[in-house]
Amino acid sequence: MRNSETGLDQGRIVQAAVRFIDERGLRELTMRRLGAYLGVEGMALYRYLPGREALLDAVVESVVDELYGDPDLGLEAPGSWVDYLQRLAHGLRRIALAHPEVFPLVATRPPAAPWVRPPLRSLRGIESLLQVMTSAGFSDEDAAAVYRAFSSFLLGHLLLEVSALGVETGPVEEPEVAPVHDLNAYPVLRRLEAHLSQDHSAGDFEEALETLLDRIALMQPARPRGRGRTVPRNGDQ
Amino acid sequence: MRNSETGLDQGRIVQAAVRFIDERGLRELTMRRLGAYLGVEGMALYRYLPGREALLDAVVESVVDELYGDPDLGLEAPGSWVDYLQRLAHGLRRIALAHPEVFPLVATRPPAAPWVRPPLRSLRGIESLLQVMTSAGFSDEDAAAVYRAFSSFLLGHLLLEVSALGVETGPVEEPEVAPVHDLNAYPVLRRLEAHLSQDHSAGDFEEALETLLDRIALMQPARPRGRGRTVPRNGDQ
DNA sequence: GATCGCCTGTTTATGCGGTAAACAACCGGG
DNA sequence: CCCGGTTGTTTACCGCATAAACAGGCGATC
Repeated sequence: MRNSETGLDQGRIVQAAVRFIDERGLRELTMRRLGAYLGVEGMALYRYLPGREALLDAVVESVVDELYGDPDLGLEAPGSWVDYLQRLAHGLRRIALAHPEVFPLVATRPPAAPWVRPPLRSLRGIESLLQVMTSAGFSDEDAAAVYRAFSSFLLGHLLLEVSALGVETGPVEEPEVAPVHDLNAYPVLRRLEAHLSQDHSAGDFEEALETLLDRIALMQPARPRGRGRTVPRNGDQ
Repeated sequence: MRNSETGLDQGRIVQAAVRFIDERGLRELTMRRLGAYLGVEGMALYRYLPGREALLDAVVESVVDELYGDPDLGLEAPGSWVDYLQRLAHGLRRIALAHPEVFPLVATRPPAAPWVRPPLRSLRGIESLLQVMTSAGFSDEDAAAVYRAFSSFLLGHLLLEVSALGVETGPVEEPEVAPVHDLNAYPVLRRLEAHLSQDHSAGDFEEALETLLDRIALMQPARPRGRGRTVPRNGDQ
């Protein structure tokens, strides 16, 4: 088959969609435009995808899967659960920052397993986290609680960080005559403008992550010797 | 003016939009449909709003403002900062749960003050939080940090909780032949299904909130009336 | 090698959505 | 009684998602 360079193909389309969103923003993405972006006629995409929604789902999945496809991350052979969660958090953060326009979709799209609460996509990811936690000696209940706490932590931080990013890079297309917003009505806000506009995301993220990990460590019953948090750093493998 | 019962009016429209979204979901909201919902002809809405985006902005603002309009909440006369943050968190949670379909908009819409990082809407809310924290003796920097931590906490928790809600209430319109998703490929997930699908949101929220508040309390240098290093180092300004 | 059917992308067509512009009905004041 | 303005309606346009009919080419079969 001559798919090597010329032909379409679901993977190619989804990849193009991700690049398209990264470059021109989610709201610019249109079946026709994505078609044009691929040198093809819009309707052609329907040969490979049932519709726009499916495309977006595939985009989310593709982006999330960057996590597990990346061998550098070593998610497949984590040292300890702390190590695992740290890699996971940093990995997802890297992805979120790499695709700020895509990331909100992850939080918005209806989940693959509706009964999982909180429902995120990527069953693979959930499975793997639960696997790691229970193997580390956490009870089923605690593992589920960790999943919940961890997802909500990541979602909150990354969504906010990404939304700030989107503002920096900015809607290029909006001149916005009056962003002056009557700041004088909000004195404290104005006084703290300098502090508030400063970007602490990386540090804040790190700190909150550490706090969460400490909190998780507290629930561990101490099954496989003390390999919980007390061990300062490094991973054994 | 006979606006009392018959006529349109921006407030009426926005309120209707909120109810509409609550009842039929965000994706169902259309200018024409909202018009019909109001017994009017779609285009009529443009007399009161510049366009759809503006409508959504107004919807977000309206919903967030429920917080500050509610005297029961006592946000205007809080006891202590802890008290304030608790009321704020619970109030926002109540709103989020009351309008699960609207809430994601709050997180998604471009912010009113782009330079505030993380950027939420409702300058009034930000101002008020900062006001409370600095009055309680927190440094400007710490107040800003509290704002950041608090927003990200709320955003994460509430988005997830609300998204779970949306799933329960469920897309009524989707038969979805095969939600069976090859669960057998994910053994741990399957084993923990019971734990994961259990709804711990209220408890989790409470617990995480308490943890956050404790963490914030740690950074407080001194009580407002107490002396000591209320001004640790500062300098500029 | 000629024929046939499928795989791929294209064309055409439908209905809906946002929104601009022209329009009509109604109102209260001269 | 007329008149300009306010409010809602009609008409119109264009872009979108998507269904359906279509065309060209390629590989398999005879």
